[in-house]
Amino acid sequence: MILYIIARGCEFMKIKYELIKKDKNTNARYGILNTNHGSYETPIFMPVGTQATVKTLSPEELKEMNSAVILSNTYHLWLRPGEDIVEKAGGLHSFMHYDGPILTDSGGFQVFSLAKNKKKDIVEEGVHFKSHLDGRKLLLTPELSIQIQNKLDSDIAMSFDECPPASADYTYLKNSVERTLRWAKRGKAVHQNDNQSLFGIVQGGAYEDLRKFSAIETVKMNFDGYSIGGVANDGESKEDMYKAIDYSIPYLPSDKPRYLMGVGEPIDLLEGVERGIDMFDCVLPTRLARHANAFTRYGKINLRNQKYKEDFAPIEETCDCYACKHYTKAYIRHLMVAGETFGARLLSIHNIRFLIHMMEEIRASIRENQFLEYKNTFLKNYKDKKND
RNA sequence: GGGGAGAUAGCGAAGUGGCCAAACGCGGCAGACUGUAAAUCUGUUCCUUCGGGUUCGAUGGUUCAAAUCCAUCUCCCUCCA
Repeated sequence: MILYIIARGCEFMKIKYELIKKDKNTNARYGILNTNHGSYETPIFMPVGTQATVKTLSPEELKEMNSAVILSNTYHLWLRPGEDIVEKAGGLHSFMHYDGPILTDSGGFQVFSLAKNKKKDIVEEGVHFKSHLDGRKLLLTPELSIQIQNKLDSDIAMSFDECPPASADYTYLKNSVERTLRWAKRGKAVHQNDNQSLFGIVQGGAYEDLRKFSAIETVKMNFDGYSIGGVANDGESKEDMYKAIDYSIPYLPSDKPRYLMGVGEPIDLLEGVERGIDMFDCVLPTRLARHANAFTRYGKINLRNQKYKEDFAPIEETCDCYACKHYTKAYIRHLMVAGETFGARLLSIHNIRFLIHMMEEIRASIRENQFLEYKNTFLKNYKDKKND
């Protein structure tokens, strides 16, 4: 059963999280996230639309999948088309014709992946790096990131944090965490948009004391929500990801949403929810789609594989998505092999709907104190090499 | 009828005596992908019981050694009549 919450208009200026129910056996929690663009149940999965579009999909299609919040990106929109263009268009919602909530990432992840091998480019002021579009030298600072997000007018903005490499040692991480705290403070100081919420980001790798310190200090700044970052973007192990969550969650207030950044493998969604996460985002469903992979209850499948050549059944008989209602594996395989965009669209629809449907089931299970049963049943069916 | 050019792995195409089981591209097969520099990247692609075996239009020859040189044949393209 899906509980639909009617949007409450514009009475909210910032987002507001209501904790409705906490699971008896785990830290999993069910709540409502009230935004200026509607109210939504959590835990939630947020599809990624980096360049003001969830690749290959229209806003109407996202709605049909019961998608709520989507992500967009400060870095990309800053470089192209430029935040002033988006502002002139009336903000990101108007520009991209999406009337649901939008969260913008700060650009931290992009900038650090561009500056990855040059630590000297990360300075107190911000990060020096080269544009991936034309190579020109740029400087992104905590203030600039927030100012750009103000203009984009997303519902939720993210603080500009440092995404340290997975190989970073304790000393590096300690300095990095402290710098991220200073950056969070600087960004918050220039945040001007009363209709936009601002999240702080907890860092600290897989070190308990660093996560604790980062969480406590970030919470002191009183953000509208808290993210756990640095867990899934540089080859970090799952163990470290789970540790990072476990070490952070105890210090985050229960009346604010908790967002685990960049995580979207079904198994990780379950592990995250169990530990008390409310929000997830990930490029995986759309990227895997473009690479011909589909999520199923039994694990990922690669639709390019020859064995689907004459498979005239849908990806999943039980799936309610547009792709599964109307198309066969053989047809989608043909489209992917032929390089037709429609194949990537159908798989994106399926994969996003798969994760959103999974979150619907997770929410229902939490409400019924059945989360662990749900998780165990799911894992029993879902075969993943990385989980064996 | 006369002149010229050519035949290489599924396809296209390098290679013109040994380092060639044969570059490269395409196609095929598989893998990776977690706050999207990603409709991308990686591996593999004659057979094999992994020792080896059989290949470069066909046959015969030269040589220690031939996809590479010689002879004949077959097929294909092209120009002139």
